[in-house]
Amino acid sequence: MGRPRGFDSDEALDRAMEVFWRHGYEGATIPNLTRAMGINRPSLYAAFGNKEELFRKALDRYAAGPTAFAREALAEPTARRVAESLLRGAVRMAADGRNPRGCLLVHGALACGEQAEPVRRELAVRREAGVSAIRERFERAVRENDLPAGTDCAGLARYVATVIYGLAVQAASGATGDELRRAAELAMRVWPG
Amino acid sequence: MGRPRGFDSDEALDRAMEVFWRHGYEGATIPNLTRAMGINRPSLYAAFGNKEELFRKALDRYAAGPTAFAREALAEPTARRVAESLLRGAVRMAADGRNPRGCLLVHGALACGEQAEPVRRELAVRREAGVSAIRERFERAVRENDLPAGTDCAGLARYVATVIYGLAVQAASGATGDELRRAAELAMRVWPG
DNA sequence: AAGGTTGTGTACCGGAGAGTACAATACCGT
DNA sequence: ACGGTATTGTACTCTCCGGTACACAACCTT
Repeated sequence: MGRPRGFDSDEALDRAMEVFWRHGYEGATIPNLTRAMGINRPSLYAAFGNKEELFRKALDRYAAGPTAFAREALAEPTARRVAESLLRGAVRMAADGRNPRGCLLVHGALACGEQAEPVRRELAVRREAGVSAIRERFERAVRENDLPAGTDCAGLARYVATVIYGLAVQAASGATGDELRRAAELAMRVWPG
Repeated sequence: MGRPRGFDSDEALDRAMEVFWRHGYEGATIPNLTRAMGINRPSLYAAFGNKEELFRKALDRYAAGPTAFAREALAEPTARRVAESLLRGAVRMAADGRNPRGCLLVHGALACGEQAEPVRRELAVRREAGVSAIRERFERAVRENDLPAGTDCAGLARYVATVIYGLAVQAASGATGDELRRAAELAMRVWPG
């Protein structure tokens, strides 16, 4: 009961995600957010708590939306195809004109003031979780004799993540989709075998 | 004539550089800066103009100091050694405990609010200048028959820069020096020949 | 139709940020 | 020693940020 909400919560969250993506956590102001979300201040606080909670919810939405390709990529049958899918997906997302350039996990708060420190740490944790997921997938590949025994799975996962996040930085510098694609293609030449 | 300055300008700039490096342009506050520089507000403005000018001067100092290795790397005799030196230098800098983690050109302002937009653009320009310098070095290598004719120098340069900046992100996530080193070593396996 | 409940709009608060006025201070040249 | 000059320290301004109080509006239940 009570007055019903005048906006769709998920749509508003998508808009918020985009603002954070484009301006980073600190660079995104509440007026920025409310304008993009089409709601006013008290509605934002009532629906999402505060700026930091809103950001975390936007992160979850980011994981479920623009970076859903990563989960699919990890399900590919071979390690090589996992890596290819990850890089291809990263390039496609970075080059997609509908999104802000780059990756929210990188642009959100690489460096920040004291206040945003919890957010920075959260992003670091999420990035590291990605590296771990890739490493575990490669370890499975070793067990399946898809990758040679003795492969440095941690190193390989770190390398793949390095290229992915590096591509996000390049996208932020204004590199074209084609340039990113060529760099990603080169990156795959590392592949053993 | 007049009262002499009570601090060394270059030393103060080094401290400012470190603060910007650690907290980014927006995250670094004037009180942060003055405290680290050991001077007070009006001295900062008198000596360096304003926050943005101070940042640009810190960038110049960054180019001359912590990233001086890049210039030396470009002077290596072969393209392969150029790439190796660049990656090795990037890892060494990122892992050096005396510095903040990562790279000022990346951490300074990947994404930001409206006010800092000129700074973000400046950083993007400087990063792209680095890519161009690497590309030109590789093009020279092709002319010298050091790299095979028809080599995609732009792609190769983009790739090397991608790895370097990706390493900066990894460092910000807390990756150890050893992890970075292994990733960089893998990255060199791309090398033709 | 009336009351309770929840969202909305305006207008506000405390605090922190960048930048500056002004008086006091320390040095130089004479 | 003394006056001119540039730096320093304190205290201030102005703006904008995140967050909230409070009155009003819209809906559901009975």
